[in-house]
Amino acid sequence: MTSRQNRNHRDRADRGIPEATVARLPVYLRALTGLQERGVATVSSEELAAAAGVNSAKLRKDLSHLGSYGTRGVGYEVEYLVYQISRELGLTQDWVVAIIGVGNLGRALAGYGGFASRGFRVAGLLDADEAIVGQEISGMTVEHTDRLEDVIADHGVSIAVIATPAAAAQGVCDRVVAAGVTSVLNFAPVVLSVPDGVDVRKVDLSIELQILAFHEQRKAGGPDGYAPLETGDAPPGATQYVEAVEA
Amino acid sequence: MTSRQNRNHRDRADRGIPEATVARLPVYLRALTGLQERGVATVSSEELAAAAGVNSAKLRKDLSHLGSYGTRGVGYEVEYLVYQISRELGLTQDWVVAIIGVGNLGRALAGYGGFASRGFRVAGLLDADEAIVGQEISGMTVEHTDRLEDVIADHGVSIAVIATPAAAAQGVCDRVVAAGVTSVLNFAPVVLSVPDGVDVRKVDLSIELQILAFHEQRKAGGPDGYAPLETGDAPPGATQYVEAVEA
DNA sequence: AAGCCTTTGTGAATACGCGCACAAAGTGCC
DNA sequence: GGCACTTTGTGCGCGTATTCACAAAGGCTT
Repeated sequence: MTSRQNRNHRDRADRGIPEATVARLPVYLRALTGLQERGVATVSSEELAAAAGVNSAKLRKDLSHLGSYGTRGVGYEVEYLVYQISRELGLTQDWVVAIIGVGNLGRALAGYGGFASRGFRVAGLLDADEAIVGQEISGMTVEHTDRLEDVIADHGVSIAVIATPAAAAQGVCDRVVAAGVTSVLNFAPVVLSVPDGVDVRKVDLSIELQILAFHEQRKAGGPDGYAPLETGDAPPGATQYVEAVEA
Repeated sequence: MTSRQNRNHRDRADRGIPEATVARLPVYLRALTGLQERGVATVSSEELAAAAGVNSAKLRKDLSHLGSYGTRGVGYEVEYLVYQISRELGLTQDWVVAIIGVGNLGRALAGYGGFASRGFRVAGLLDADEAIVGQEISGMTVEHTDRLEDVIADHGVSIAVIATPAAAAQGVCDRVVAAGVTSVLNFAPVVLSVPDGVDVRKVDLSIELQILAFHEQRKAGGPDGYAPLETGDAPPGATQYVEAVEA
């Protein structure tokens, strides 16, 4: 993925949280808010790790990057940890989001509850199709992509969500970047190129299915009836990326 | 304890393709089909790597896991490579998919063209809501989740896509697994637990946004400006909120 | 207040992924 | 046929991620 500037050296005052850790923090956060709703006040790394589907040592190391927020012999205070993680992730402030491309997927995103509840405010829906412009979706009126720059400037959009067809994605991306947006979430099945300093994350539905198909094929006996080569072992690809918490 | 430690040692005779490589193969495949449509017959690792947005050495190493399919001094034959990657990913056969949960997202998935074009055939749409059951969506009639096991058996579903609300996801997952499905693509914001041998991949829209927010905050002066955790010992109640950066 | 028990935080070992750089291998020109 | 040029395939070193295992730290009981 298009990485930010390479921070070669990392001083000991280490503000640099490993990327892998950052990617897990939202998972912890969700598990914690779940516990919070159930009235749980404190939680051990073991319990939280189970809820998040990770190894407990990894969880502790991840949290240690934020600081020392646990109490030995007791665990972590749920509310406090929720606050610390939220703050580290930047969720204590609101982020203004624009969604470009209001097809099936864009519509689903516009109505997705998980955004608003985490401080992401959808401030604009835009589409190039005149038939869609003007429609009311999730309480918002779809605007024409001609107004893209205006919408970004007027609402202070800092994150652009691209849900256009593949062919349009790079063009839209160039425009939002030119308009000052430095974070892009891309659903279009293309590799976007962006200048340094701009973050792009990609979500690709068909890629996920293809990865599943790979493992499924392997379980079924390998490519074109090719027999699996690991002899007498457990299934090679069994639950590698998502841990089975318990059988 | 389950037998999971035996995926450690991995020989080269082993068909064990690194997970990171598997995740990139679909990207290469897409780039290649794009070239194919434009009539390109051969491509160098440098060109293909650029199209896929990766380092060329990485591309070559990835492809070397599949076998030696390039010609030194020339490059790779596009058509041949398309076939080899497709075959490795298991795309030379059809995969039968069921989508459970036909809300906004499920609807978008049902109509997503990227599935059918890669050999993924959606054989069933299911929902628990009586108001949705019976509706015609993308040429299919939504069935009631009561019929989940029947649909899986009748159509030979091998991949389940879960797009239900979070609360329903684990229950649905248990049922599809009990019905023999061993690959699950989960869009619900929960950590699913499954027995060994079942693969789960998760797509979480709000997590992606949260990761972007983290980096965005950092760009806005987070890491250098103030120190998020040096003085971060204020109790949760003490409203020590981060000032909103820029308008 | 001393000792026991629980749980954190982290050093150390291991595994993994990335990218440089180069020898090997093939093409095509002369 | 030989030579120069191009591009693959990979050995190697480096940094990151993961996991184990344990000492330090805090609470609780007696």
